[in-house]
Amino acid sequence: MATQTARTVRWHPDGARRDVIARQAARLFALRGYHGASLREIAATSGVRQPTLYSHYPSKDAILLEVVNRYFDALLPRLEQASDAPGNAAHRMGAMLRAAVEVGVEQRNEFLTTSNNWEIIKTNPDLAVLTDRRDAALALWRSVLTDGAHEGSLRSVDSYAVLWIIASAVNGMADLRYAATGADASPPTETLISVLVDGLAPR
Amino acid sequence: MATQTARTVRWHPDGARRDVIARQAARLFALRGYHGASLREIAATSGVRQPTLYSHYPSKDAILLEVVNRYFDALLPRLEQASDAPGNAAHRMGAMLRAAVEVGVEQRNEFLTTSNNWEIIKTNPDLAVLTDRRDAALALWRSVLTDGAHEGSLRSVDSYAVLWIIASAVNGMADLRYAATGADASPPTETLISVLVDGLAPR
DNA sequence: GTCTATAATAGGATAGAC
DNA sequence: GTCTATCCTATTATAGAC
Repeated sequence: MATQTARTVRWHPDGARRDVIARQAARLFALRGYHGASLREIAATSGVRQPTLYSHYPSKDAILLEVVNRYFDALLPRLEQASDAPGNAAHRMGAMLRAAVEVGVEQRNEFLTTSNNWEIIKTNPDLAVLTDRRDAALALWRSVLTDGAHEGSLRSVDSYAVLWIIASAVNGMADLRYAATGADASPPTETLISVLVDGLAPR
Repeated sequence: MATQTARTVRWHPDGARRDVIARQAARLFALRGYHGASLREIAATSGVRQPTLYSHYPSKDAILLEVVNRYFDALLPRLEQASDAPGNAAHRMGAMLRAAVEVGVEQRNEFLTTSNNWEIIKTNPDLAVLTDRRDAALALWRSVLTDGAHEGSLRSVDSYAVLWIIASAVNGMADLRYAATGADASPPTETLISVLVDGLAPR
């Protein structure tokens, strides 16, 4: 009757299994690093045997590509929207900080996979597209920082220096390694934004 | 004539080979992560064959222990000294920030090995001593932050929140992943200290 | 202390039945 | 799409000669 087996349709409508694999891979890549996370463990936590992964992705690299693409899929529209917010550049920078941290927290595993395995990503030719997506995000940041320096709402320091500080701060908010043991694991996002906006104001 | 072979004494006075191994291991652990750095590569860049590592360390874990201990050996005295600096708590916090970043940059590989592999360290009972050493550093930070809140030289926000921001900022200064490609790889330490001291001043 | 040889295991990937 | 079985390689670690 149906042209595809009922079993396949009932269990995995529109690639749900593929999605589960990507989410478990993100969790394990973030927790143990790309090399520390085995396909066997990714498969086990996804409810399949290890060779079944190859019915959904052609290689371990391809799973990493999917995870990192999911992060940029979430980040780039939010960052673009924030960079178009009303107000001066200092205010827009605050909006971008909030957006970047929110995405980093919402997609924590995908973000930490991206950040913590960047050395692998940037040296793998199959993943070169990801460097382009990161560069798109960096261009938005650079734009708001130079705007702020010109209009006087932000300190006139080397924008590479400020970018370094911002990138590491955003990373820090998403990474629970900096959370106190046993304490609240929600990052001090508003404190950070306030500290950076105040600290980067003209002196 | 001699009670030990001349060959041994001439080639490795006071454990030079052991030191080279620890330094190369730190470099590779920082670059590729603990799981991504193989003993073969550590041995090759140290000028020996892989089984020779076992004449200097009993296991891969033990090499990690040595690397992370070297970081805390460098950090803790410098951090204690800075926390005793003259001036108010805001000033002492600035001195501690400078000390922590300087040590993180001077011992970059040892520091990144520590930070990036903390999940491994904290779940390995053989490495539990390292958690104690980290806690010693945290106590110094907490002390200066509560002093600052009491005397009014620092914002009265949750010290865990400020600690989170400080820890990730120090980490960021040492990690070249945040440096712009091709640009100056020396971190904007003084800008960061200024941004954090200004940004954490009472509002 | 260093080497060669090798054990023992774990990892990514493929073949082929269902 | 999923499974079992298996290949091939890389990895940590040990044995024993020098």
